[in-house]
Amino acid sequence: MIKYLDQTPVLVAVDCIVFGFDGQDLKVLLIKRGFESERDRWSLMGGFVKFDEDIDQAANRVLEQLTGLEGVYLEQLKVFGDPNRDPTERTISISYFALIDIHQYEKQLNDDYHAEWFLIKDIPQLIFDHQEMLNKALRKIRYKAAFHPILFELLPEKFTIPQLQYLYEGIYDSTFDKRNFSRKILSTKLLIKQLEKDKDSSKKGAFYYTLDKTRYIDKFQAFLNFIPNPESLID
Amino acid sequence: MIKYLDQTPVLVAVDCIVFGFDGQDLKVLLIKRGFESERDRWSLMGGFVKFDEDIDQAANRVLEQLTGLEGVYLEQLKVFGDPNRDPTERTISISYFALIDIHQYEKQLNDDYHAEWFLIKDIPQLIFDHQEMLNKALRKIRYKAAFHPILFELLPEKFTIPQLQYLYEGIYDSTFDKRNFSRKILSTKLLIKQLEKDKDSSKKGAFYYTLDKTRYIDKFQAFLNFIPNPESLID
DNA sequence: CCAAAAGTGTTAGTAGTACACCCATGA
DNA sequence: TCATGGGTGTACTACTAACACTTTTGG
Repeated sequence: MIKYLDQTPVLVAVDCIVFGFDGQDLKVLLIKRGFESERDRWSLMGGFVKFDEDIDQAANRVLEQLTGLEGVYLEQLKVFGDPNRDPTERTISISYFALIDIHQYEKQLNDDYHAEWFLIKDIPQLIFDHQEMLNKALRKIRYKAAFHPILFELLPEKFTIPQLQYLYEGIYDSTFDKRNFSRKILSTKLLIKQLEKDKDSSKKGAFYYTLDKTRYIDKFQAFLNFIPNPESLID
Repeated sequence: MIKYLDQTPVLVAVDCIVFGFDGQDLKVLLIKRGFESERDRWSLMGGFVKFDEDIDQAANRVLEQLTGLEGVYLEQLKVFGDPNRDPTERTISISYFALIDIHQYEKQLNDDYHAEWFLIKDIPQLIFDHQEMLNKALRKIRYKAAFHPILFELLPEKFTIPQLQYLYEGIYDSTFDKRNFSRKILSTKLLIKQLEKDKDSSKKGAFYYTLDKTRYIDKFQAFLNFIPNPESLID
């Protein structure tokens, strides 16, 4: 068996940036690192790729081991490969971002895994280049959500249009006209109106909608420009 | 010094997909692999990341060593990490794509480096998962070029609007109305009209234009939707 | 003088934006 | 009954798409 001689192997890690939306704010999930070096400092969900493991698999496994999350939206973001990014040992890291419905997992995450949600404006000091990864992920989400319906991944199965609008406004740190917003969203034909109303946030109540999964998959690439100036987005 | 114990390091490679446009067709640069295994089979420009080297650096170095290309547009694409992708040894590969002006390098590439240009429709059998990388890079270019002026990287410093249109038509395998195309392009204010004309492709001659570099940088994120249905694009 | 490609303007339709009032209900 | 948030329609503007003729000039 031929081998590549004279090549130095390096450690390969994956780091997952997990986003959630609590109905008010976009949040990021962090844990206290469980091993040396930098044990007990705040960190993204990270781990090493095993010898016999595909990279996407590794990301899913690490995420599951550290948070119990399975089958969530997970997308490869970028490789971070500065030779000095981890002073312990040369390690390159392949970053992924995940979008989840925060309420579906909130309790499990806190009780079983001691993971904690942080406001974007309120992130503690992170290890290595994790803050840079987070920034990159945020920009990517803003970019992608302008053309693809990924933000639905952050919402529960049933949601109202005002909730959805609130989410978009949070992501783009801006406000939209509710008449235009609702027309735009409904014109995608991606939403199915339910009979039931959410009465929590108003007296009149807002109708629940669910995602039309079939159309969601079909139309994933075809979505509307939600933001006034897509120019400002950086991939 | 703490080290990460019990973690298996793997080899990390970079592979560069180099695109060029000859005025007629989009082409891809390939070389015959210079080492075992798979020596002498057609391959993308690949090499291993050195122990002390940043990933982007590695991609630039490998590209330069194999083709002499320096300072060209080079963007990270995706990590390919199937454990069996390279049967020789577990290697993950970080793919990059480059866009260059084919004529500026054509001679050098053939004479000094024995690299060859291939039509997209006419790619020979490639090693490992290089065909998959190429497909991914093509989709990415189509996606990105719909919103960002990256295709100018494929043209010489001076080019005509019909040339540019021909390029876009090639990339999107479709045709555009020349009146609308020219209006759209000129409305970006990215082009500076020259006094000189290109008389090669017509008797009347077409005016040369150059890119306004300052505006190009400023407007890189703000470009027009060139294709009729961006839906069809997959990131 | 004619073939071949360059260059240019107008109109109609569509999509986006701005804007204000009524509705339902719990307290 | 009133305060709160939900829901809807219309007019204007801007962009996009469709379309045809004139210009230049080398052979």
